[in-house]
Amino acid sequence: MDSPEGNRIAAASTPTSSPPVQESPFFNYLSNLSPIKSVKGERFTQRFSEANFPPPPPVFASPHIDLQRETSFLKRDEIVAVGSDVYGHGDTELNVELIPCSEKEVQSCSPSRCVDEYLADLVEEEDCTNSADSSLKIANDAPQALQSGFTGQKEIIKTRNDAGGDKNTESGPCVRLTLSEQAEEDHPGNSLELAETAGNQRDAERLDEFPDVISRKVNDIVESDMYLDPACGEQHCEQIVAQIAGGQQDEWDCASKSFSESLQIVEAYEHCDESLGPVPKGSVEDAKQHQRGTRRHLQFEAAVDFKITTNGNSHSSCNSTNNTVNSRSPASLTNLGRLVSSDIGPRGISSSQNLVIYKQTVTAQYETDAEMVRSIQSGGNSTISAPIPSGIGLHLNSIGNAVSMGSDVVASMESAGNAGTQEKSGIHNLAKDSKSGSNLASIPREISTHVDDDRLGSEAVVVASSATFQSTNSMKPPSASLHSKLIEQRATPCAGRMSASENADRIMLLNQMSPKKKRRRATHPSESEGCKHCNCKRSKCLKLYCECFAAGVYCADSCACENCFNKPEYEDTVLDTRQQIESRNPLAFAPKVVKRCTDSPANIIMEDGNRTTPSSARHKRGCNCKKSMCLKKYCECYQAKVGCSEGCRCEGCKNSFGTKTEITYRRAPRWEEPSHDIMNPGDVGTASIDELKSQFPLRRHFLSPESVSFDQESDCSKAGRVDQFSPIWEGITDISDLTPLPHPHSGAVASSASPNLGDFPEVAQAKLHQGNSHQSSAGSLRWQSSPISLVRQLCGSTAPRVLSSDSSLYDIVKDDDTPEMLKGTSTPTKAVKASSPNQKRVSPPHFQSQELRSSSSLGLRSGRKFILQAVPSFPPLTPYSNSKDGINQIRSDPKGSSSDQ
DNA sequence: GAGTTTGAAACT
DNA sequence: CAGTTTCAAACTC
Repeated sequence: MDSPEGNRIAAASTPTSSPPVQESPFFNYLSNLSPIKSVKGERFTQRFSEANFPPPPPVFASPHIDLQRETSFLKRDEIVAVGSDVYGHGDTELNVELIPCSEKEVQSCSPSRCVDEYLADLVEEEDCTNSADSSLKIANDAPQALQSGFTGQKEIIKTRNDAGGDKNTESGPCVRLTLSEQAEEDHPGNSLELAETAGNQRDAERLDEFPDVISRKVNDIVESDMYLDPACGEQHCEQIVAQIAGGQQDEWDCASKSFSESLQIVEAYEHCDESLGPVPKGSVEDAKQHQRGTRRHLQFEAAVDFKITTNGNSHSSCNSTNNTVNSRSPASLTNLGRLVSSDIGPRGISSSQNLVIYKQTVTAQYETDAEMVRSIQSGGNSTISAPIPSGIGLHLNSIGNAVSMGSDVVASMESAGNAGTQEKSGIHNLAKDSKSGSNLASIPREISTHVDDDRLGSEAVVVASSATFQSTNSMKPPSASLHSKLIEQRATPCAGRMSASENADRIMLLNQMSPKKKRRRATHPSESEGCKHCNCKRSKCLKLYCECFAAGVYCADSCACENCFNKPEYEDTVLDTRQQIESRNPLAFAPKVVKRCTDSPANIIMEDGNRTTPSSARHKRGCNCKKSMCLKKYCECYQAKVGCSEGCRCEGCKNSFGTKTEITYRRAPRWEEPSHDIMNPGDVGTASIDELKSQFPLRRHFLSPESVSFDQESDCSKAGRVDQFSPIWEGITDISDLTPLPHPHSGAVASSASPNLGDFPEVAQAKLHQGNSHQSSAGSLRWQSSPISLVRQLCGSTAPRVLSSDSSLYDIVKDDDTPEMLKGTSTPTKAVKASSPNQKRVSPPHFQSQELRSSSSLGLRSGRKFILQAVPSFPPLTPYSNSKDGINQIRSDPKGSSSDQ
């Protein structure tokens, strides 16, 4: 501990900042320890040191960490300036109290990283590529500085120090405290790792002196293996990252030593470890990685998507490998450099990026993901991904967290939630960072100003922080009740996760936030995307009555709900509830409307040519309208802009998008054929042909990740027969359309899905390597994520964990019905029950169950296999239901899987 | 903005 | 499985 701190301090002092530190004995000691301190290394070291300092409860999980990371980055600058002072725990605490805002910023920032981490983790689990990505990410963080030049890093550090000097007194310390606390809580073990890394950091410091060397290494790694061979690249990346990070951290963190940094470092390690494999860390890291992996899987979806989009957008060069790769290692050389810089000297660069992101998000809150990506690109790198987490804030995220750590997820969730509150602080931090880091400083300021100016700004910030719209949800400024809730939460175990400072910050933020924003959805574009702006009064937003909850998204500030528990803070509750609901109806969270391939015959059929705009889509269960004649939004079909189908039990249907009679006629014949192809008649049994058809098509879609995300049509064309309903597919498209998630980033949102997506893209990319799986980006939605997960599974990668988060993937699967099959591969009945809320549709899963089961090993027979794979994946993720088993159990239990079995 | 209508979700 | 209740969105005024 001491040594690291000392190193940090020394580094900080050496570089520029923290003259006081130099004077301090610590400084001397540190200087002795590490003559050369690179900013890069500092981070990690500091983090570690921080972790070491307070060994609080390991409650927190990645989310906080992520936030912290970013914050730590920001803080680093500050910390650097603060230097030795930071070490004083009491000081840090005080600071924290003083400046809760920083935490917010941190959180906001963290999300991106979290996303990255998640991605990395997921990747690791799934594939080496993931690790590579993570490494890349890390690299991205650091590389920028490296590429820019050591000078650049140093400059950044200096700037940070300078800025930090200003900031340190204010937010820096506070942030540190929170971060450190969280880090400690979340990663007690990490502290050790951090300590180890700190040693590396020292080495890294040397690297600082030789930034060129580092940059070269990074580039080499990236070029050589990172992209191509994730596995190989992972280790290298890890090492490199560790070195770089260590060096940077030394410089950066030495001064700061903030706990937050330690957290960040931990995260970085995690990333590195996950992706690359923890160099210094031991089994602990592995365990963490696993957990994180699960978590990340959840968040992954969003993160991955986000990353993918970002990477793809940001880095044409990086694109070469794959989107997934890019996400991980955006890294074309330049990208790598960026990444490295970000990782190594994340604060500077990352902060800048984050700032940029925030700005964009704030200004263009809802601007497309592409914008986000751009901003990220412009800003820097993956770190920007932070916003994604917000999206991740979705239940899916929570799920992932729950699975992995629960705490981590919660932390992320909280962070997301906090982000809202923290927005300002986060912004400030960002601004600070930006100052230190780059030109971006002005940007952050702008953001902060925006935020300050408007509460909306806070919201926007939240959104931005979340990057995903969902994030906004999580962030949603709770009403007064919410504030109270938050407070309560703090008191609650979840609160334990969060540092007191964070809680306070949250509270403050919440207070700041307008409690009720609105009722109707979509006041903000982001809302439309992710947040549904529910207005629940009695359901606590823990029932399907709540649109947000049903969509797998955390309620946002914009929501006018009361006694809302659909918040990151209550991840556990949300997850539990979700599981319960899913147990009752596996498809409960599946998209209600599945798009059909427009091209597909079904679509054609559906439409009379009139309104079938989405002709291809249909409602999973079908509506049950009695009085609205399916001409009002009361009708889910109409609301989804899809024609009624056989599954509908509506009376007097006049759905302008297609009446069920028409649809049924047309569809039935066509579907039958496809259904036969795909399914076993027996399986189909209960399910209507249409249903089955719809389900299968989706599966197919899943097969090709790309198709999943975007190629509905292609899929349809492929599925052709099936197309009508490939629920999955539809779900995806629908989700994008219907759900708020549409934005790629939102993938985060879809938190639930996002993680999956992340996984998926990675997997797909890595394995399939398709390279781009922007789809995932496109699929930012949670649901998409699920498809992604499916894809992953298909790829053979592990999907399960992600799914466990279940919500997204699980839902998707459900939608398809295939999931049920998959889940219950053994228990189609379950699927049926679950799927058939209306009683009409659900059975489909049965038919495939056999195939799926058999195919599960494979991959695929088209979609089915994928589905099966995907199904299992879900269970693992969800803490409650153990991956496969859990899902199966859930499904079977509620639905009496016994029927089949 | 308040009240009513509607249909899904939840419950029995 | 069916019926009822609860709930929140959609709608109307």
